Amino acid sequence: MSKKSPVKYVSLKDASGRCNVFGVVQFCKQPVKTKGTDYLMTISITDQSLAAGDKLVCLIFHPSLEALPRLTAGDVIRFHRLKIGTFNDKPQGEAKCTLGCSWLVFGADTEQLQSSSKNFSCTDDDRQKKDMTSTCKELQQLDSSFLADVWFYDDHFLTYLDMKPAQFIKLCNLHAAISKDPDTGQPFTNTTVVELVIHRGTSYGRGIVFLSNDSPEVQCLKKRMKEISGPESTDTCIINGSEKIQSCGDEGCNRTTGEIDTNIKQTRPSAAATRGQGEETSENAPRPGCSHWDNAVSQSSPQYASTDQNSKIFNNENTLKMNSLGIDRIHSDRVERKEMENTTLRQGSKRKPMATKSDYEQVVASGLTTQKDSFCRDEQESSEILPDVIVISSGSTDSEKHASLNQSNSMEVVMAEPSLSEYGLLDTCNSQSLESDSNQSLYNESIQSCFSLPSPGDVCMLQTATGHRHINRTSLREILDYRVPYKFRVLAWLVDFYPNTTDVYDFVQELCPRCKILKKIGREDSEQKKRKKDVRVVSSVTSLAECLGGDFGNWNFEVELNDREVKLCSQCSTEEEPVPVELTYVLRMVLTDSSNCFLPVNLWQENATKFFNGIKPEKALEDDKEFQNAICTLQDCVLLHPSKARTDVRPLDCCIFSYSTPFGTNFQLFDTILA
DNA sequence: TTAGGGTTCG
Repeated sequence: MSKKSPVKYVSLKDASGRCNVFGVVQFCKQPVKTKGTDYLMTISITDQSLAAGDKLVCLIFHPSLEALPRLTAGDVIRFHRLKIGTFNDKPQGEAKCTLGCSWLVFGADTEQLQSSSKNFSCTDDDRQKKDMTSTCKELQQLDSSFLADVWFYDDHFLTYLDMKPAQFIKLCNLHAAISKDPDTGQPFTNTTVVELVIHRGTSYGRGIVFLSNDSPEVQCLKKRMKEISGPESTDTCIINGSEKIQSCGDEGCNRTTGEIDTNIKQTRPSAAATRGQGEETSENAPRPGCSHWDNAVSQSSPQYASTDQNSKIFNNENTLKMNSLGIDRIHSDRVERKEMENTTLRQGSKRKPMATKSDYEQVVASGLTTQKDSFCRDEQESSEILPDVIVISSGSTDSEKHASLNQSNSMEVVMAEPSLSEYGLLDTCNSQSLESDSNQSLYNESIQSCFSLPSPGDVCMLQTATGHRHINRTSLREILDYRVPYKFRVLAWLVDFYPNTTDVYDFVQELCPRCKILKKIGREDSEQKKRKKDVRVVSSVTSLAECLGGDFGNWNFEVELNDREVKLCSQCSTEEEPVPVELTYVLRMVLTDSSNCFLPVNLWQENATKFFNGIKPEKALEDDKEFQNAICTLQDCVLLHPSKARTDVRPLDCCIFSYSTPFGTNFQLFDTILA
């Protein structure tokens, strides 16, 4: 009797005609009764030969429902004599016992095999199974080495609010896609970011399901996690693949709430993206699921996500409150990267002296138009705060900076960390009520809550940074320590803003784009201009000189340009080149976050217009209805208002860039919209 | 024969 030749298997990539294959079950649909004689089960399988996400769809037919395999994702299935056809120009497997096809299932969680026939061989298949399951495991390990953010939209956000730390959930129809640059529509070139999204609605079974700890799915998941993590899994958890933190034992954890571990090791680039490399153990640090996890991760030093070409990272933010993983900052390509000469800001907040109460009041009150002279200090005072900062846009040339200096168009920026009591006096408009006993407890509560991590409900932001969702957030404290210039994304609360009025004329000023002179405009001036009839009509800026002929005596001459009044800068305009001034919003905000820092940020020109939902200052002056709505929204975001419960105030998801000036570092908001 | 992992895109 001749020995049976071994069964030859082909990879799924090479599967064609009738062949024998192994595959890891990726998806399986419940069997359905066809209009014909059979039941149909649709599955997709994959193996190492296929790229991530690729699969072979297989249809398993059988007249008996019970005779179909019971599959779950992760099982390994072996097909003999699988017929490979095509459907929609894609290969498709067809398994019909009537055509001689047979299948054998190796369950991921059971040693018991399922087979379409009573007589089946398994000797060689065992090795194949081993290979397959190890491949499957490898894939699982790859995925498990990251903590990933998940974005919940619309109705799913309400479900998200009910989530509790350490709760097991099932995300149905989670959409994974490579994030694309909203400007170009193309994937980011420096860093490939996968975003995980539960889109709105419930089509395709989309949703979040809460699982009980003793449910079979959770038991299975725990078992898999244990397998993947190895024998250490009982007392360690993997953070970003580079850190292992000793468990606090969850239920048996003896750490007290609020106890903060600051020893979590900071890992510089590449390590964060290198799985299983350079593990660091932090004694006593909690693990996810423990009530102390949030505090611990919020206070830990950041890791830096790899920005190597083609490296793959998952975005980590506050969505699941595990934002310890990485800071991936946007490098400013508009501003030359250089170290700041004046290192006051970068010396770290601990080395900076506290600001005084009056300092801080003036930070808020000074505004962008504060003249240098009006806020000068003697030498002793100056040594305790940062020097004056002149407002220069990042695109300014040296000569422009010089011109700006000569115009004394300076402003005051104080980078400070006031104590709580000092902080309490920030709200100058409500100083009386702040001092009252009835409001004190609420006020103190607000103070305390602003130094803790946001609760899930709080991370729903009314304001959102646009187009930079893939950028991990940075704390304000870290911003102060980082080199200049740089861009950051932050989650912060609005402490106050200036001007603290609702009058659009307080927000809009004339700005010369050349010398950066800002000039307030009065309501009366504006109305007078409207009535002014003695204007000349020209068609473009370049034709202004021509229009004006030899009359250069008054460069503040106002002309009408495309039905709009134009005013020329008297300092910068020349015969050859008139420089019209432009209208801009000018405002300043003071932000704070859980890192216990306060950061004044400025806003003007296009960034300010964008912030106000694209309402141009010209339009706001004409009809300020929309602008008033925006200001109301802004007022609603002010953190420290005694009349507000903490939950009323939403943080701002905003983008900030830093830049050097001759006197220090300044910050501006960009790509942030007041929603 | 039957029916057929594809869609959401903030």
